[in-house]
Amino acid sequence: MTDKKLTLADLAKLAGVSTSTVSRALNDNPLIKQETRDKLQHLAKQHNFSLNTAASRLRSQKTNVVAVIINLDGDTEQSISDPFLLKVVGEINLALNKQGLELLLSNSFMASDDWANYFINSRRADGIIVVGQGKSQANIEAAANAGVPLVVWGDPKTPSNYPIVGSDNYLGGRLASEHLLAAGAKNIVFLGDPGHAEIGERHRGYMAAIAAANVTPHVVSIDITSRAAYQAINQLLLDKGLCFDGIMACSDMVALGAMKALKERYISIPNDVALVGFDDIAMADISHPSLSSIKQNTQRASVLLVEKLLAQLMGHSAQSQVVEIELISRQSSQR
Amino acid sequence: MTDKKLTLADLAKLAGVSTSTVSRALNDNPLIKQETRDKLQHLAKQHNFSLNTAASRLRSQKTNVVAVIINLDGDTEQSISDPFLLKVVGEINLALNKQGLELLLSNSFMASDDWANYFINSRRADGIIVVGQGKSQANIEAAANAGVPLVVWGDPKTPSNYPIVGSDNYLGGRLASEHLLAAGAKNIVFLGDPGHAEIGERHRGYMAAIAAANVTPHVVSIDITSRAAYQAINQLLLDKGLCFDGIMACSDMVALGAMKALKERYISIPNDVALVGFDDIAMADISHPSLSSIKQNTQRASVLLVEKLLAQLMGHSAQSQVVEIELISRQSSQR
DNA sequence: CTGAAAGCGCTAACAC
DNA sequence: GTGTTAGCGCTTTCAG
Repeated sequence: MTDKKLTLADLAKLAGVSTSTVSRALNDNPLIKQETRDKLQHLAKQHNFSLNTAASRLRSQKTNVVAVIINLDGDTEQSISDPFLLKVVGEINLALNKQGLELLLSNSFMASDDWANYFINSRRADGIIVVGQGKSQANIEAAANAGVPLVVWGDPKTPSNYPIVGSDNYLGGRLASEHLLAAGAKNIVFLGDPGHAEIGERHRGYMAAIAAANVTPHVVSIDITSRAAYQAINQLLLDKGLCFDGIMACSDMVALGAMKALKERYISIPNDVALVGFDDIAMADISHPSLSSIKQNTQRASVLLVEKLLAQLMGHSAQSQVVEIELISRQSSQR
Repeated sequence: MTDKKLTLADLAKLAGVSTSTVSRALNDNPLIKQETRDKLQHLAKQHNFSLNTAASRLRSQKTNVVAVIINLDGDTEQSISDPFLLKVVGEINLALNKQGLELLLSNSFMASDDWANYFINSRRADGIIVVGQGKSQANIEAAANAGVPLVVWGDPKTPSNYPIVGSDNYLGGRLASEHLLAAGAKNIVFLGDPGHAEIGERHRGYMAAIAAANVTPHVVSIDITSRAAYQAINQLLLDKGLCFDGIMACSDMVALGAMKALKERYISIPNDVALVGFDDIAMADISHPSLSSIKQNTQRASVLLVEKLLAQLMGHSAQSQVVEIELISRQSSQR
């Protein structure tokens, strides 16, 4: 900061052209001759000039910023450090940048409840990406009803008037359960919280597979954290002994917590109990035995989320969309 | 969005006062009578009014936005999904929000190299928090030299003209190594990349402990990922057999990768090989055996980072600062 | 304690 | 192709 801040007008004077020409040139407006554009862009670089985004946003009424809200339930221990959610945020960041958009990070605890007002009305951002449906869609719906450009990572099958991108959770739950059945499991525990939108679908898939195989379902409802899973499986073993031979966990973190409880009691994985998780986080591959999982295509989903948001920003409408999933079979379910 | 956007002037007209009064009232300026303030704030809420941040930023020349840059080396596989880095970002987010600041998320790949120009000159943000020193401090130094308010999460002992907040990595490395020695290990491998600032300090601590115990150091330099650790330990075992009885890993992810290689070969942890990691991520507690680790106080560090940035924004200077660490002893090192 | 008025730096009609 | 000009909506002196 040796020299005081240049303005567009200063630059125009330096170049001997008008401010509009400089403005257009720096925004790569094809109205301006290529040669002039190059010259002015070079000059800007040389003088370390950068458009004042505040002024440009005020004038043009758009920000090129997208608010990303990590939507956690108030009553869960699932934290903002959940590896899967953060992986999604990372991918969204990449997808946004590729479109020249910036990412304003928020979470559902800090921003006030009125997202439309806080983010859009105040011109903080042009649109919103919500990561996670949580148990209540009230905030999301309110914002969508207020006409805010909005997309959600969640369960695409939830009826909604805003686009939801996410995995086929029902299919994922079914595939995971069928995989366990194919491995010979007969008493499969579903470990997770069916009250949560995405997990509810996984649970439905589980129930379908269980019913088709004519065996008895066994749902253990827990908060979706490793710790809760560890405690729940411990308790189950204490209360009823080894009354199951398979676990379909609603996430990898939950599966890993369950695995720990099993390993501590020398219950063999996969021989005594086979396990499948969900998300395919990095740890699934690194755990021992490695954890089978349903892999969600977060990268593709992020690109779709940004595309659909962009569509809305241009006044078009966009639909919910399912992204493919894949069963990754590893040691925890192979016997 | 039923009604068209209100402006401050509209609101002033509605209330029968001037725009300056409304502006002051909404910004809680004590010049305005409490009663008037309350009335106007209530009116704003009622009409769903929100100040246009673009206009207010343009006028006041400050944004209340802080850019957080995740600073990764170009040549590492350590990804933006690294659980530790993301945990730090989450904590910073909280700390910023508590001060009424917003978080613009970036990473070193997307933003151009000239941070001063891109973030500050353009008025995208008032200051920068860099998460991770990486191997090169060139970008950071350039920004700091340009007079940008800037703080860094990294190794506080690195000489610098900007404040660095981070753990006492030297002490952490030493404590971890001494802990392994106390557990009876005599051939301790250091697993990590000493070329990286923070890890270099951990390595120095390791070397000090090793020298004091009069045993031989053994450094295995790898990219700081689980996968690289898994492969390196596998290779080492293939080449030289079980030539070590302890591993001091530069991070928990690295430690977990190493653990997998050991477990696959039925090498007992901690009896054959004792292990200590670094970071104390959630998985350390959930792995089996649970992983001993050096816990970094990320929450305290985040608060300090924000404080020091704020100090700079107010024209004061700020110093680097060390936050305390703690050895968490778990099964992987207890014998 | 409140009001009047001058801009912050840029963009986009509208001219030429 | 390029220039002139009128604001975008707010904050902040300065006056009272």
